[in-house]
Amino acid sequence: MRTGNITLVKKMNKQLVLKLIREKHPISRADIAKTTGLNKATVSALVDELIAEHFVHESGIGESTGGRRPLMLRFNADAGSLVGIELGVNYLYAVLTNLNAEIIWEQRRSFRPTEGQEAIVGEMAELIEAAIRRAPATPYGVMGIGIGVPGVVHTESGTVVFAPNLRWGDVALASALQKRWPHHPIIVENEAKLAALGEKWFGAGKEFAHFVYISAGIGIGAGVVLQHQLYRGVNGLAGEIGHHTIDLNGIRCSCGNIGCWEMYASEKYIERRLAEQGRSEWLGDRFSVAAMALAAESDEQLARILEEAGRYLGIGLLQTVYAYNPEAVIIGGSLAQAGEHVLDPARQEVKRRILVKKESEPYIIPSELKEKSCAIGAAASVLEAVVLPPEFEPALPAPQAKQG
Amino acid sequence: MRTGNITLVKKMNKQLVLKLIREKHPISRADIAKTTGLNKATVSALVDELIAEHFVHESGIGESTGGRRPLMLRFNADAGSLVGIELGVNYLYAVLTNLNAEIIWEQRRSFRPTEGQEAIVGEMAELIEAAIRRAPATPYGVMGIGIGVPGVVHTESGTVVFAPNLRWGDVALASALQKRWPHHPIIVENEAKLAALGEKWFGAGKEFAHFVYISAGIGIGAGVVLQHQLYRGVNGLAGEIGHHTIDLNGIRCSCGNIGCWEMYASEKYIERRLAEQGRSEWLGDRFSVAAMALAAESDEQLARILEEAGRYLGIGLLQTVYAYNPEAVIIGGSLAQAGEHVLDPARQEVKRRILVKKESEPYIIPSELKEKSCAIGAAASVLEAVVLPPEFEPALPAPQAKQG
DNA sequence: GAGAGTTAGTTTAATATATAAACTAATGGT
DNA sequence: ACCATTAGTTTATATATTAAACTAACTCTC
Repeated sequence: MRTGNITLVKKMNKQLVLKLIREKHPISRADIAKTTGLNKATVSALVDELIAEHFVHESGIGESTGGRRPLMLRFNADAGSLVGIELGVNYLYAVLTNLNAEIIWEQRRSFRPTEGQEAIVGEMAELIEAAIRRAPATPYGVMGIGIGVPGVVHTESGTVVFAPNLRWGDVALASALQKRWPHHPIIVENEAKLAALGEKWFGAGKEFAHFVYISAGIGIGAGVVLQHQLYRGVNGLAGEIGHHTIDLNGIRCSCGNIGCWEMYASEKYIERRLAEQGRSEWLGDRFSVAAMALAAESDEQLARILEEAGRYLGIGLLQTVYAYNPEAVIIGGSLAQAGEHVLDPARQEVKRRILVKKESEPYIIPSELKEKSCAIGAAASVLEAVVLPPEFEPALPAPQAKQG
Repeated sequence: MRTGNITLVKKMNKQLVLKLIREKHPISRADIAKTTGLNKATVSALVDELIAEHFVHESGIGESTGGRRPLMLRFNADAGSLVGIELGVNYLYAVLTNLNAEIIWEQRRSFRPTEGQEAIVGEMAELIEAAIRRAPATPYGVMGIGIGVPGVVHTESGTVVFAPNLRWGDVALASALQKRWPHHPIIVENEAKLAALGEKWFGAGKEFAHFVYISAGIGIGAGVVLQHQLYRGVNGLAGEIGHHTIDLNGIRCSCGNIGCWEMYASEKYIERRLAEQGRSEWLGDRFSVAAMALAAESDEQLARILEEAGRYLGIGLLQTVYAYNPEAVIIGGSLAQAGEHVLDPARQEVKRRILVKKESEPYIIPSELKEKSCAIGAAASVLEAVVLPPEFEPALPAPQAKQG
């Protein structure tokens, strides 16, 4: 039960000030007081503490607006480092970043999809080891390790509950790694959810309170951000909307169900259509949505396939609108490499089918962090867990009473 | 921007104490201190204020547990009254309740679906007038008026944006009524969303932090409660999941789209099947899901139709699980009158198709408030807006760091 | 049935924090 | 040179929670 007490108030205000500095720096104490409504004295006290904690530093003197010149404050992105790992179906991608998610070091490794679970965890540990070795000397050092996996995760225990494409079930990933790094916070989370966090903190989601990140690659996953917070549901299943049925009498999905969205708006669909149309030169090792998008400029058949996938994408996006009614939908994953070839038909399909007029249509925009969304999001999850918790976001607005 | 200050802390704690008393009464000051963690002195001070405000009263002396006997506290449901209105497609239903949603007075009126918008609003005003006249003498009197409408609503302005079955578009309902009752808060909200609020406060949703209320009647609407709060999305479109496409090549829906869920798991489906199978004796004025459910006990064909609708209901519920991953789904609306005839096949369908094992399956349970969900929810919306705002609910849990 | 121990609730003093107002510092404009 | 203005600090005050001491009322046991 969250009881209020005076230290809670201080925590809230300190977080508020730190977030404002991070977003609006360089900014003066006086500006912070004005925009937050906090008293100047309060702001000064909080800023002094943040400076002592190395999260903020004074960066020089700003321009006068008719009086004394302000001391400008900046977020200290070099207070510590973050490690982010993306576990793909056949690769590992690791980044080491500062607190602005600026990449200091990165490495990508492939593995055979047939490799065993222990071997993969071992390779992941090596990457983490390598990342930590590269970490620069900072006040806090490496503040934690975030790991994105393509499956359903139990975050409290850091367990991968079910990752069909890896053929993993109930793998206690965090525990395994925690043995080696007992003093580092380790976060294990679904790949799309972390990518959503990445876009929220450092990408296309910065401006939105409610948005959905769609990871359209081999399958479709989603990360749902509501009221500036990642929404997981009771078991972390929220956002598994790739398995929404869109065609009752359609194609069987690997999940056992029939007509799942991800059979129509993912790589799987494109591959199927390429095969059907005898375009096997694009299949296997040579499969690349990015290359297809280029070739589609002068290849009507390829353009058509991408457009179809885009239409199907739009049909599913409509459901996203009805379910979450977000301000924006951010499209990531390999399908996003096709750019407007899929985004434009998707937008048209939403516009054509939507129940109520324009204002309800979300912005449908491409990911900004591209193939780095997940790894950067993994790093961001550490930032959020350790430095900038979202717990004091204002609550959802209650049903409004109109009153005279 | 929500800045913390000392009065905020007090508000939070006072709300917490009031909510606890409401839920757990009779309860002593000492118990409140124990369960909330607040200091006994703090609790006493807050309770004294709540008593002075008539929201709480001492209800006598409890049993000793080995020492001084406690003074028991109770929520004072008679501090004021609430008016709740349900606007149906061809009827109006009004309730006057106390703060426990106990009905003091109620009235139901039918109108021709052809009646004009002004006439309907006029009838609604008459009902409100009648309700207010019946309100007992209480400290606060009638605390506000809640109105549920079958359509999309802009709550800030109290405008009905789009109500297809009423053929309303952009009706400034709150403003119209506000002229007559300038000093009463008036809340206009979607019918399913209010019903969800009703179940949350007084029905099957009491125990759940995350649940979805499904209103399956002529069409399908939903009210989504996440983290104890109604989720509306940016334009109040969140929960319009009746228009999720489940059959790409299916039947055209009144919304213009094809294969919407509500064409398969609502009255519309049952009527279509009855017609197809030549069972027109159940159509028109004699249509009644409740009566059909009774007859289905000895009529295989009717039982089959209900079962089919239940299966389709389940297919859509699966999407609800993937979208929101709630603890429970509460089924209301006329379809719920068929009870286990539809709920059981719906549960089976979810179980059969779901991606990950048991724990992710929500409870699928019938509404407790039945046909009163919406009107009671409308009353509850006033309670929530005026007396017990949800704004201090603890934030969603952030991605958890497992740490040594 | 008296006293010890226990639980309920109040009073009092201490503490933490935000705020308002007064103050110092620094600057631009006239 | 001086005044008005803006930035930031210091000081005094108000509000709320808390811990601890206290009063009240009860049960249990010998």
